[in-house]
Amino acid sequence: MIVDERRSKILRIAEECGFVSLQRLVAEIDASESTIRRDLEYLDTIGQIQRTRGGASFIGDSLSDFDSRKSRASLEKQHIARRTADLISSGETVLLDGGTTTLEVARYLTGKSLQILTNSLPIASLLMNRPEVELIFIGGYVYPRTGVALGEQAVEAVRKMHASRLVMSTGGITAEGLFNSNALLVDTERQMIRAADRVTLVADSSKFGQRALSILCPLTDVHEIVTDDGVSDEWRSVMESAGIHMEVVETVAHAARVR
Amino acid sequence: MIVDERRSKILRIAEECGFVSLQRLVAEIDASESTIRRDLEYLDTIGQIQRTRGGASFIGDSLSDFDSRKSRASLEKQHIARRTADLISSGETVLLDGGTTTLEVARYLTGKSLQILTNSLPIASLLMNRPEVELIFIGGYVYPRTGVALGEQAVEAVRKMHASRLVMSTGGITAEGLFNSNALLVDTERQMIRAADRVTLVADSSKFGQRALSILCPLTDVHEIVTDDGVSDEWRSVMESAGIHMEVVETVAHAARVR
DNA sequence: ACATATTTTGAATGAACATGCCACAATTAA
DNA sequence: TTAATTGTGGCATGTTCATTCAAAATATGT
Repeated sequence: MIVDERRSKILRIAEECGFVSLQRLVAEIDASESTIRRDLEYLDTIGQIQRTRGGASFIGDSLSDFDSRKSRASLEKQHIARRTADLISSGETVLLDGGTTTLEVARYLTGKSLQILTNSLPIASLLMNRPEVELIFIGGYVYPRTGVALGEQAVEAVRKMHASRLVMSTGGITAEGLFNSNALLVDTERQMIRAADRVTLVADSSKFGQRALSILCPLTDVHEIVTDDGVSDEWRSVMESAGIHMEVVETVAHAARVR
Repeated sequence: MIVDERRSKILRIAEECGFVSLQRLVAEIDASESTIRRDLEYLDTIGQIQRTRGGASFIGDSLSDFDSRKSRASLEKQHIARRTADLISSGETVLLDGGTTTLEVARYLTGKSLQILTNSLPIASLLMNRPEVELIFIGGYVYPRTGVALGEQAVEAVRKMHASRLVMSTGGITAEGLFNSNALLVDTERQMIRAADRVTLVADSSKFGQRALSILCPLTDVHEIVTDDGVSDEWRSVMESAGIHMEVVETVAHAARVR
């Protein structure tokens, strides 16, 4: 067998699971153990694989890694996030609330020079290394799991801030207004609403009609809602009659086009 | 089974709940108890878990894959960090400065119920999911790359805080005091020193004799220094005559024992 | 085509490493 | 205290590794 042919075969096998044992390669390839060893050594020096005892692990975007990266947020949330990011233009000062959807928004904010204010640790970690964004973190008591800073300190910090836009998420929306389950969270978000000129709500269609423990704000505080096309026409007209601009992204069409 | 495969399996299991008993690992993995013990010992030396009696707790980063886990911070820093963590007892309120060594300290703070105040995004992200620590983040302008919050907001936030201990790093130490290169950083750290009852400095031995742009504080502000045994006797006596307790960890002996 | 270098390959060797087992020390619980 | 659990170190055994060497394949020069 040709040398390169054998080596690319090794790479193919290694790529499958991200790791191969030397024994498996010997079994699958018609060459002696010594030869495979030498091949592995070579592939290691040119950086294609990483040699380990008893085998080698594949370097680069292996399939399993790629899959796990893809499955982060639901498709709707990603579409909503992308549209929301499109609404934001360079030079803005954006207040970013915590939440999975807002985190997605942060992902899509590439290439725009922005000033970002946030109380979400995951968002801050994500934007930390982007030179084009000036990041200001809102400190406070960090709520476990979600990683958002809340409490009096956070409220105080927000009080001294001003932003051109707030991108926030919510627990539920009804005609009465927005809801959220956590009292501390509500306090912080209320202050955020006061600090921003324009309030953009990101919420997938399942949130409409949902209530939660504490009411956050009336609908009149919200300027626009970005949601997916699962939202009913009734809710749409309720929102629009409250003076809210509805930005609806098509998820089914998008999904069909992607596959 | 291949060595690395088994070890990464152990890490996966450990990561799930933050802690695994040795017995559970023996039950779930097809290897003898001795082997698992040795694996735990290895994973402990590379700083991914912390060995405890009857099991181990996970202290690595959740994101990285096994190969990149092998090389993290230098061994000296890990030893310094471990010793520093040992100095901290349950119930304390600890102010944690930014920096690679302090990040390592945070990793080793397992099982202690603490209140942690920090301005470092990496540290906060690490401690976010630890239910036993109450985390308070110090907000402000997030300095790129390092991910520490600085500026007037940070200084203001620290001014209102009080901690039983500050664990801080530095750019350099001479008889004149501590140095750091960044003016913003110095402002924040000065305020941190004021806010804490006891100042613990973590610094590997290469920092002694180093100067940097701005002086941070005199030696009298520091209560104890944790460093490695590369520090010369001269520096040691200089520090001790300034009333500083020197905590010196042995790195060479440790390293020799591992190999 | 032939003889001669060069490279590649496969097998063999001892060293290094990993493993499982056991005895015994240390620690914890009763 | 005793009993039970967990940790430590030694040792025999099996694997894996790096090195070496000769045979085979390939390339090169005449």
